[in-house]
Amino acid sequence: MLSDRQQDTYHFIRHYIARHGRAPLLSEIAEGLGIRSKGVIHRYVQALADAGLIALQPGRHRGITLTDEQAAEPVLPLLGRIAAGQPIEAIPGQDEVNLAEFFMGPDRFLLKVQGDSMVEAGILDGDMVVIERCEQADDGDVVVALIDDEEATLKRLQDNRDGTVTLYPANSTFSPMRFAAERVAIQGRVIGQLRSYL
Amino acid sequence: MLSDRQQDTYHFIRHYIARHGRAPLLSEIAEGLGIRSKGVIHRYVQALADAGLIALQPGRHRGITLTDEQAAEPVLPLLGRIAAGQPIEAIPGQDEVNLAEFFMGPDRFLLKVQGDSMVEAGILDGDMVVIERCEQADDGDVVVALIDDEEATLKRLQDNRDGTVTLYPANSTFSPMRFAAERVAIQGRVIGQLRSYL
DNA sequence: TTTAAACGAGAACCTTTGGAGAACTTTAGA
DNA sequence: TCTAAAGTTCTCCAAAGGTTCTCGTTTAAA
Repeated sequence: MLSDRQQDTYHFIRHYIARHGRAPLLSEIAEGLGIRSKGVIHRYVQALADAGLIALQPGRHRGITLTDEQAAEPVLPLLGRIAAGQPIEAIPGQDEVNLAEFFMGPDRFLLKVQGDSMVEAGILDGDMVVIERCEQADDGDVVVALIDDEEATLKRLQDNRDGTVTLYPANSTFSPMRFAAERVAIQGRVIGQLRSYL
Repeated sequence: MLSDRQQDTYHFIRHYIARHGRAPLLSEIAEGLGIRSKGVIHRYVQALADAGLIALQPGRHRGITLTDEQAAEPVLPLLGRIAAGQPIEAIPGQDEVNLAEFFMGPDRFLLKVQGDSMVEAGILDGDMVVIERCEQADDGDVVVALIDDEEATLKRLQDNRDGTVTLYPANSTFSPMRFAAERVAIQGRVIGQLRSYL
Protein backbone atom coordinates (compact mmCIF):
# COMPACT_ATOMS: atom_id res chain seq x y z
CA MET A 1 0.00 0.00 0.00
CA LEU A 2 1.39 3.34 -1.05
CA SER A 3 1.44 6.41 1.10
CA ASP A 4 0.18 9.70 -0.28
CA ARG A 5 3.55 10.99 -1.27
CA GLN A 6 4.55 7.68 -2.78
CA GLN A 7 1.49 7.88 -5.01
CA ASP A 8 2.31 11.45 -5.92
CA THR A 9 5.79 10.34 -6.82
CA TYR A 10 4.50 7.48 -8.94
CA HIS A 11 2.11 9.71 -10.84
CA PHE A 12 4.72 12.32 -11.39
CA ILE A 13 7.09 9.73 -12.83
CA ARG A 14 4.46 8.34 -15.19
CA HIS A 15 3.52 11.77 -16.42
CA TYR A 16 7.10 12.79 -16.87
CA ILE A 17 7.94 9.73 -18.91
CA ALA A 18 4.84 10.15 -21.05
CA ARG A 19 5.73 13.75 -21.70
CA HIS A 20 9.48 13.56 -22.13
CA GLY A 21 10.14 10.02 -23.23
CA ARG A 22 12.69 9.48 -20.51
CA ALA A 23 12.76 9.16 -16.78
CA PRO A 24 13.06 12.19 -14.52
CA LEU A 25 15.96 13.02 -12.25
CA LEU A 26 15.37 12.74 -8.53
CA SER A 27 15.80 16.48 -8.30
CA GLU A 28 13.16 16.99 -10.99
CA ILE A 29 10.72 14.83 -9.07
CA ALA A 30 11.59 16.81 -5.95
CA GLU A 31 10.90 20.08 -7.70
CA GLY A 32 7.68 18.72 -9.15
CA LEU A 33 6.47 17.74 -5.71
CA GLY A 34 7.74 20.85 -4.00
CA ILE A 35 10.37 19.06 -1.98
CA ARG A 36 13.91 20.31 -1.49
CA SER A 37 15.66 17.10 -0.52
CA LYS A 38 16.53 14.53 -3.14
CA GLY A 39 17.22 12.06 -0.35
CA VAL A 40 13.52 12.07 0.43
CA ILE A 41 12.66 11.36 -3.18
CA HIS A 42 15.10 8.50 -3.19
CA ARG A 43 13.25 6.97 -0.29
CA TYR A 44 9.93 7.18 -2.16
CA VAL A 45 11.40 5.87 -5.36
CA GLN A 46 12.91 2.98 -3.45
CA ALA A 47 9.50 2.20 -1.98
CA LEU A 48 7.95 2.17 -5.44
CA ALA A 49 10.63 -0.19 -6.61
CA ASP A 50 9.99 -2.45 -3.60
CA ALA A 51 6.30 -2.41 -4.48
CA GLY A 52 7.20 -3.53 -7.98
CA LEU A 53 5.76 -0.51 -9.75
CA ILE A 54 9.05 0.68 -11.13
CA ALA A 55 12.47 -0.80 -11.69
CA LEU A 56 15.72 0.95 -10.83
CA GLN A 57 19.10 0.84 -12.43
CA PRO A 58 21.23 1.67 -9.39
CA GLY A 59 23.42 4.70 -9.74
CA ARG A 60 22.24 5.58 -13.20
CA HIS A 61 20.96 9.03 -13.93
CA ARG A 62 17.32 8.80 -15.00
CA GLY A 63 17.54 5.11 -14.16
CA ILE A 64 13.83 4.60 -13.52
CA THR A 65 11.72 2.39 -15.78
CA LEU A 66 8.04 1.57 -15.54
CA THR A 67 7.40 -2.11 -15.12
CA ASP A 68 3.89 -2.38 -16.51
CA GLU A 69 5.06 -0.73 -19.67
CA GLN A 70 3.15 -2.51 -22.34
CA ALA A 71 4.87 -1.99 -25.65
CA ALA A 72 2.32 0.44 -27.00
CA GLU A 73 2.10 -0.65 -30.60
CA PRO A 74 0.82 2.16 -32.75
CA VAL A 75 -2.12 0.13 -34.01
CA LEU A 76 -5.61 1.43 -34.66
CA PRO A 77 -8.54 -0.87 -35.37
CA LEU A 78 -9.88 -0.61 -38.88
CA LEU A 79 -13.60 -1.03 -38.60
CA GLY A 80 -14.39 -0.99 -42.28
CA ARG A 81 -15.40 1.04 -45.23
CA ILE A 82 -17.79 3.94 -45.05
CA ALA A 83 -19.69 4.94 -48.16
CA ALA A 84 -22.50 7.42 -48.23
CA GLY A 85 -25.86 5.74 -48.04
CA GLN A 86 -24.66 2.37 -46.87
CA PRO A 87 -23.92 0.78 -43.53
CA ILE A 88 -20.30 0.43 -42.51
CA GLU A 89 -19.00 -2.61 -44.26
CA ALA A 90 -16.13 -4.65 -42.91
CA ILE A 91 -13.05 -5.06 -45.05
CA PRO A 92 -12.30 -8.76 -45.27
CA GLY A 93 -8.86 -9.80 -44.12
CA GLN A 94 -7.86 -6.47 -42.70
CA ASP A 95 -8.96 -5.35 -39.31
CA GLU A 96 -6.19 -3.11 -38.09
CA VAL A 97 -3.58 -0.70 -39.34
CA ASN A 98 -0.15 -0.30 -37.87
CA LEU A 99 0.81 3.33 -38.23
CA ALA A 100 4.49 2.50 -38.11
CA GLU A 101 4.21 -0.01 -40.94
CA PHE A 102 1.96 2.36 -42.80
CA PHE A 103 4.36 5.28 -42.84
CA MET A 104 7.75 4.44 -41.44
CA GLY A 105 10.70 3.54 -43.56
CA PRO A 106 14.26 4.51 -44.26
CA ASP A 107 14.93 7.92 -45.77
CA ARG A 108 11.51 9.26 -44.97
CA PHE A 109 10.62 12.55 -43.39
CA LEU A 110 7.73 14.94 -43.00
CA LEU A 111 7.02 18.32 -44.45
CA LYS A 112 4.25 20.63 -43.44
CA VAL A 113 2.46 21.99 -46.46
CA GLN A 114 1.82 25.67 -46.75
CA GLY A 115 -0.36 27.02 -49.50
CA ASP A 116 -3.10 25.79 -51.73
CA SER A 117 -1.25 24.71 -54.82
CA MET A 118 -2.22 21.06 -54.39
CA VAL A 119 -5.75 21.34 -53.00
CA GLU A 120 -7.33 19.51 -55.90
CA ALA A 121 -5.17 16.52 -55.08
CA GLY A 122 -6.50 16.61 -51.54
CA ILE A 123 -3.34 18.18 -50.09
CA LEU A 124 -4.50 21.11 -48.04
CA ASP A 125 -2.74 23.95 -46.33
CA GLY A 126 -1.41 22.63 -43.03
CA ASP A 127 -1.31 18.98 -44.00
CA MET A 128 1.79 16.92 -43.38
CA VAL A 129 3.19 14.91 -46.23
CA VAL A 130 5.47 11.93 -45.82
CA ILE A 131 8.39 12.23 -48.21
CA GLU A 132 10.68 9.45 -49.27
CA ARG A 133 14.01 10.78 -50.39
CA CYS A 134 14.88 9.95 -53.99
CA GLU A 135 16.45 11.58 -57.00
CA GLN A 136 14.14 10.02 -59.57
CA ALA A 137 10.42 9.83 -59.76
CA ASP A 138 7.83 8.54 -62.17
CA ASP A 139 5.51 10.66 -64.23
CA GLY A 140 2.52 11.64 -62.19
CA ASP A 141 4.24 11.37 -58.81
CA VAL A 142 3.91 14.29 -56.45
CA VAL A 143 7.44 15.37 -55.68
CA VAL A 144 9.44 17.87 -53.68
CA ALA A 145 11.37 19.73 -56.35
CA LEU A 146 14.18 22.18 -55.81
CA ILE A 147 14.36 24.76 -58.58
CA ASP A 148 17.68 26.47 -59.28
CA ASP A 149 18.89 25.28 -55.87
CA GLU A 150 16.81 27.85 -54.09
CA GLU A 151 13.06 27.36 -54.40
CA ALA A 152 11.35 24.29 -53.02
CA THR A 153 7.94 23.30 -54.20
CA LEU A 154 5.46 20.45 -54.06
CA LYS A 155 4.07 19.59 -57.47
CA ARG A 156 3.06 16.74 -59.71
CA LEU A 157 5.91 15.80 -62.00
CA GLN A 158 5.90 15.14 -65.70
CA ASP A 159 9.00 14.40 -67.75
CA ASN A 160 8.51 15.76 -71.27
CA ARG A 161 11.34 13.59 -72.61
CA ASP A 162 12.85 16.50 -74.47
CA GLY A 163 15.15 17.71 -71.74
CA THR A 164 12.42 19.57 -69.94
CA VAL A 165 10.07 18.72 -67.11
CA THR A 166 6.72 20.22 -66.23
CA LEU A 167 5.56 20.75 -62.66
CA TYR A 168 1.79 20.65 -62.39
CA PRO A 169 0.01 22.21 -59.47
CA ALA A 170 -3.31 20.71 -58.51
CA ASN A 171 -5.13 23.99 -58.47
CA SER A 172 -6.75 25.43 -61.55
CA THR A 173 -5.93 28.98 -60.51
CA PHE A 174 -2.22 28.19 -60.81
CA SER A 175 -0.38 27.36 -64.00
CA PRO A 176 1.92 24.45 -64.77
CA MET A 177 5.56 25.45 -65.02
CA ARG A 178 8.04 24.05 -67.48
CA PHE A 179 11.76 23.97 -66.74
CA ALA A 180 14.93 22.68 -68.29
CA ALA A 181 15.50 19.37 -66.57
CA GLU A 182 18.85 20.43 -65.09
CA ARG A 183 17.24 23.30 -63.22
CA VAL A 184 14.97 20.93 -61.29
CA ALA A 185 16.41 18.68 -58.59
CA ILE A 186 14.00 16.13 -57.18
CA GLN A 187 14.45 15.73 -53.46
CA GLY A 188 11.84 13.13 -52.79
CA ARG A 189 8.35 12.01 -53.54
CA VAL A 190 5.19 12.03 -51.53
CA ILE A 191 4.29 8.58 -50.29
CA GLY A 192 1.84 9.47 -47.58
CA GLN A 193 -0.09 12.20 -45.96
CA LEU A 194 -1.54 13.00 -42.57
CA ARG A 195 -3.85 15.58 -41.23
CA SER A 196 -5.06 16.43 -37.77
CA TYR A 197 -8.44 17.98 -37.16
CA LEU A 198 -7.71 18.83 -33.53
CA MET B 1 18.57 3.60 -21.34
CA LEU B 2 20.32 6.50 -22.98
CA SER B 3 21.82 9.44 -21.21
CA ASP B 4 20.74 12.92 -22.15
CA ARG B 5 23.64 13.60 -24.44
CA GLN B 6 23.36 10.17 -26.03
CA GLN B 7 19.77 10.99 -26.89
CA ASP B 8 20.79 14.34 -28.28
CA THR B 9 23.39 12.60 -30.40
CA TYR B 10 20.87 10.08 -31.68
CA HIS B 11 18.38 12.76 -32.63
CA PHE B 12 21.02 14.80 -34.34
CA ILE B 13 22.10 11.82 -36.41
CA ARG B 14 18.56 10.94 -37.44
CA HIS B 15 17.80 14.49 -38.31
CA TYR B 16 21.00 14.89 -40.26
CA ILE B 17 20.43 11.74 -42.27
CA ALA B 18 16.86 12.77 -43.05
CA ARG B 19 18.01 16.15 -44.23
CA HIS B 20 21.20 15.26 -46.07
CA GLY B 21 20.69 11.67 -47.08
CA ARG B 22 23.99 10.60 -45.59
CA ALA B 23 25.47 10.20 -42.17
CA PRO B 24 27.21 13.10 -40.45
CA LEU B 25 30.88 13.32 -39.56
CA LEU B 26 31.80 13.11 -35.92
CA SER B 27 32.96 16.70 -36.10
CA GLU B 28 29.61 17.74 -37.56
CA ILE B 29 27.79 16.08 -34.70
CA ALA B 30 30.18 17.80 -32.30
CA GLU B 31 29.46 21.16 -33.84
CA GLY B 32 25.73 20.46 -33.83
CA LEU B 33 25.79 19.69 -30.12
CA GLY B 34 28.19 22.48 -29.24
CA ILE B 35 31.04 20.19 -28.27
CA ARG B 36 34.65 20.73 -29.24
CA SER B 37 36.02 17.21 -28.83
CA LYS B 38 35.24 14.57 -31.43
CA GLY B 39 36.52 11.96 -28.98
CA VAL B 40 33.50 12.69 -26.85
CA ILE B 41 31.20 12.21 -29.82
CA HIS B 42 32.86 8.93 -30.61
CA ARG B 43 32.05 7.75 -27.12
CA TYR B 44 28.37 8.64 -27.54
CA VAL B 45 28.17 7.10 -30.98
CA GLN B 46 29.73 3.92 -29.62
CA ALA B 47 27.12 3.84 -26.88
CA LEU B 48 24.33 4.17 -29.44
CA ALA B 49 25.83 1.32 -31.42
CA ASP B 50 26.02 -0.78 -28.25
CA ALA B 51 22.37 0.00 -27.63
CA GLY B 52 21.57 -1.23 -31.12
CA LEU B 53 20.16 2.05 -32.36
CA ILE B 54 22.78 2.56 -35.00
CA ALA B 55 25.35 0.42 -36.77
CA LEU B 56 28.93 1.46 -37.36
CA GLN B 57 31.33 0.67 -40.16
CA PRO B 58 34.56 1.07 -38.24
CA GLY B 59 36.98 3.59 -39.64
CA ARG B 60 34.71 4.66 -42.44
CA HIS B 61 33.96 8.29 -42.90
CA ARG B 62 30.24 8.88 -42.37
CA GLY B 63 30.05 5.22 -41.43
CA ILE B 64 26.90 5.46 -39.35
CA THR B 65 23.70 3.74 -40.43
CA LEU B 66 20.36 3.66 -38.68
CA THR B 67 19.10 0.30 -37.54
CA ASP B 68 15.60 -0.82 -38.40
CA GLU B 69 14.82 -0.68 -34.72
CA GLN B 70 13.54 2.78 -35.52
CA ALA B 71 10.40 1.15 -36.90
CA ALA B 72 9.45 0.35 -33.32
CA GLU B 73 9.22 4.02 -32.47
CA PRO B 74 6.82 5.62 -34.90
CA VAL B 75 8.69 8.88 -35.11
CA LEU B 76 9.39 10.75 -38.33
CA PRO B 77 11.63 13.79 -38.56
CA LEU B 78 9.79 16.95 -39.43
CA LEU B 79 12.10 18.94 -41.66
CA GLY B 80 10.01 22.02 -42.00
CA ARG B 81 7.45 23.85 -43.98
CA ILE B 82 7.23 23.76 -47.74
CA ALA B 83 5.58 26.63 -49.53
CA ALA B 84 5.67 27.13 -53.26
CA GLY B 85 8.44 29.47 -54.30
CA GLN B 86 10.38 29.37 -51.08
CA PRO B 87 13.12 27.22 -49.63
CA ILE B 88 12.14 24.71 -47.01
CA GLU B 89 11.90 26.56 -43.78
CA ALA B 90 12.48 24.92 -40.43
CA ILE B 91 9.68 25.02 -37.89
CA PRO B 92 11.12 26.34 -34.65
CA GLY B 93 10.69 24.11 -31.66
CA GLN B 94 9.40 21.11 -33.51
CA ASP B 95 11.62 18.74 -35.35
CA GLU B 96 9.83 15.46 -35.23
CA VAL B 97 6.37 13.98 -35.08
CA ASN B 98 5.43 10.91 -33.15
CA LEU B 99 2.71 9.19 -35.11
CA ALA B 100 1.43 7.46 -32.02
CA GLU B 101 0.98 10.73 -30.14
CA PHE B 102 -0.43 12.27 -33.27
CA PHE B 103 -3.19 9.73 -33.79
CA MET B 104 -3.47 7.22 -30.99
CA GLY B 105 -5.93 7.61 -28.19
CA PRO B 106 -8.74 5.86 -26.40
CA ASP B 107 -11.90 5.13 -28.38
CA ARG B 108 -10.36 5.80 -31.74
CA PHE B 109 -10.60 3.72 -34.85
CA LEU B 110 -10.13 3.95 -38.59
CA LEU B 111 -12.55 3.97 -41.45
CA LYS B 112 -11.70 3.71 -45.09
CA VAL B 113 -13.57 6.30 -47.08
CA GLN B 114 -15.40 5.28 -50.20
CA GLY B 115 -16.88 7.88 -52.49
CA ASP B 116 -16.36 11.50 -53.29
CA SER B 117 -18.81 13.21 -51.01
CA MET B 118 -16.09 14.97 -49.03
CA VAL B 119 -13.50 15.71 -51.72
CA GLU B 120 -13.71 19.44 -51.27
CA ALA B 121 -12.66 18.98 -47.67
CA GLY B 122 -9.62 17.07 -48.88
CA ILE B 123 -11.07 13.67 -47.97
CA LEU B 124 -10.65 11.53 -51.06
CA ASP B 125 -11.90 8.13 -52.06
CA GLY B 126 -9.62 5.57 -50.43
CA ASP B 127 -8.39 7.78 -47.59
CA MET B 128 -8.42 6.56 -44.03
CA VAL B 129 -10.00 8.75 -41.41
CA VAL B 130 -9.29 8.51 -37.71
CA ILE B 131 -12.55 8.58 -35.78
CA GLU B 132 -12.97 9.31 -32.13
CA ARG B 133 -16.11 7.76 -30.77
CA CYS B 134 -18.57 10.26 -29.34
CA GLU B 135 -22.28 10.96 -29.29
CA GLN B 136 -22.01 14.73 -29.49
CA ALA B 137 -20.15 16.95 -31.88
CA ASP B 138 -19.78 20.63 -32.51
CA ASP B 139 -21.15 22.44 -35.50
CA GLY B 140 -18.74 22.14 -38.38
CA ASP B 141 -17.18 18.88 -37.26
CA VAL B 142 -16.94 16.10 -39.76
CA VAL B 143 -18.80 13.18 -38.23
CA VAL B 144 -19.79 9.60 -38.83
CA ALA B 145 -23.56 9.72 -38.72
CA LEU B 146 -25.91 6.78 -38.67
CA ILE B 147 -29.25 7.60 -40.25
CA ASP B 148 -32.33 5.62 -39.23
CA ASP B 149 -30.01 2.99 -37.78
CA GLU B 150 -29.11 1.71 -41.18
CA GLU B 151 -27.16 4.15 -43.33
CA ALA B 152 -23.73 5.36 -42.32
CA THR B 153 -22.25 8.48 -43.81
CA LEU B 154 -19.40 10.89 -43.38
CA LYS B 155 -20.56 14.48 -43.45
CA ARG B 156 -20.07 17.86 -41.93
CA LEU B 157 -22.57 18.43 -39.13
CA GLN B 158 -24.75 21.39 -38.42
CA ASP B 159 -27.30 21.54 -35.66
CA ASN B 160 -30.19 23.76 -36.72
CA ARG B 161 -31.38 24.15 -33.11
CA ASP B 162 -34.95 23.46 -34.12
CA GLY B 163 -34.90 19.72 -33.63
CA THR B 164 -33.26 19.07 -36.97
CA VAL B 165 -29.71 18.67 -38.13
CA THR B 166 -28.21 19.17 -41.56
CA LEU B 167 -25.47 16.98 -42.96
CA TYR B 168 -23.34 18.83 -45.47
CA PRO B 169 -21.28 16.99 -48.02
CA ALA B 170 -18.15 18.72 -49.24
CA ASN B 171 -18.95 18.25 -52.87
CA SER B 172 -21.00 20.73 -54.83
CA THR B 173 -22.60 18.01 -56.93
CA PHE B 174 -24.25 16.61 -53.81
CA SER B 175 -26.90 18.31 -51.72
CA PRO B 176 -27.05 18.88 -48.00
CA MET B 177 -29.57 16.69 -46.24
CA ARG B 178 -31.79 17.74 -43.38
CA PHE B 179 -33.10 15.25 -40.85
CA ALA B 180 -35.07 15.22 -37.67
CA ALA B 181 -32.44 15.08 -34.95
CA GLU B 182 -33.69 11.77 -33.59
CA ARG B 183 -33.08 10.04 -36.90
CA VAL B 184 -29.39 10.87 -36.82
CA ALA B 185 -27.07 9.10 -34.39
CA ILE B 186 -23.56 10.45 -34.24
CA GLN B 187 -21.04 7.65 -33.91
CA GLY B 188 -17.89 9.68 -33.82
CA ARG B 189 -16.04 12.56 -35.29
CA VAL B 190 -13.07 12.79 -37.59
CA ILE B 191 -9.95 13.83 -35.76
CA GLY B 192 -7.33 12.77 -38.25
CA GLN B 193 -6.72 11.46 -41.67
CA LEU B 194 -4.13 9.39 -43.47
CA ARG B 195 -3.43 8.57 -47.04
CA SER B 196 -0.93 6.34 -48.72
CA TYR B 197 0.35 7.02 -52.20
CA LEU B 198 2.00 3.61 -52.54
C1' DT C 1 0.69 10.55 26.87
C1' DT C 2 3.33 7.58 24.25
C1' DT C 3 4.65 5.54 20.06
C1' DA C 4 5.23 4.72 15.39
C1' DA C 5 4.64 6.00 10.79
C1' DA C 6 4.90 9.50 7.33
C1' DC C 7 7.10 13.43 5.94
C1' DG C 8 10.89 16.56 5.07
C1' DA C 9 15.84 18.91 5.34
C1' DG C 10 20.34 18.44 4.46
C1' DA C 11 25.20 16.69 4.74
C1' DA C 12 28.73 13.34 3.23
C1' DC C 13 30.10 10.25 -0.06
C1' DC C 14 30.77 7.93 -4.36
C1' DT C 15 29.50 6.97 -9.25
C1' DT C 16 27.98 8.47 -13.57
C1' DT C 17 27.90 11.76 -17.00
C1' DG C 18 29.82 15.31 -19.79
C1' DG C 19 33.71 17.47 -21.84
C1' DA C 20 38.78 18.74 -23.48
C1' DG C 21 42.46 17.43 -25.92
C1' DA C 22 46.58 14.73 -27.35
C1' DA C 23 48.32 10.91 -29.98
C1' DC C 24 47.41 7.54 -33.00
C1' DT C 25 45.51 4.86 -37.16
C1' DT C 26 42.72 4.70 -41.19
C1' DT C 27 40.28 6.53 -45.13
C1' DA C 28 39.46 9.13 -49.17
C1' DG C 29 40.63 12.11 -52.72
C1' DA C 30 43.84 14.71 -55.61
C1' DT D 1 51.43 7.77 -54.05
C1' DC D 2 50.88 11.24 -50.81
C1' DT D 3 48.47 14.09 -47.66
C1' DA D 4 44.73 16.20 -45.38
C1' DA D 5 40.81 14.86 -43.14
C1' DA D 6 38.35 11.60 -40.47
C1' DG D 7 37.88 7.91 -37.08
C1' DT D 8 39.90 5.66 -32.73
C1' DT D 9 41.79 5.44 -28.25
C1' DC D 10 43.47 7.29 -24.39
C1' DT D 11 44.05 10.23 -20.05
C1' DC D 12 42.54 13.81 -17.25
C1' DC D 13 39.15 16.73 -15.04
C1' DA D 14 34.72 18.96 -13.37
C1' DA D 15 29.97 18.90 -12.59
C1' DA D 16 25.88 16.60 -11.69
C1' DG D 17 23.22 12.86 -9.92
C1' DG D 18 22.30 8.83 -6.91
C1' DT D 19 22.95 6.75 -2.26
C1' DT D 20 23.08 6.65 2.52
C1' DC D 21 22.95 8.73 6.54
C1' DT D 22 21.25 11.61 10.76
C1' DC D 23 18.06 14.68 12.50
C1' DG D 24 13.65 17.06 13.36
C1' DT D 25 8.43 17.76 12.76
C1' DT D 26 3.76 16.35 12.28
C1' DT D 27 -0.07 13.24 12.68
C1' DA D 28 -2.88 9.60 14.18
C1' DA D 29 -3.67 5.67 16.74
C1' DA D 30 -2.92 2.93 20.94
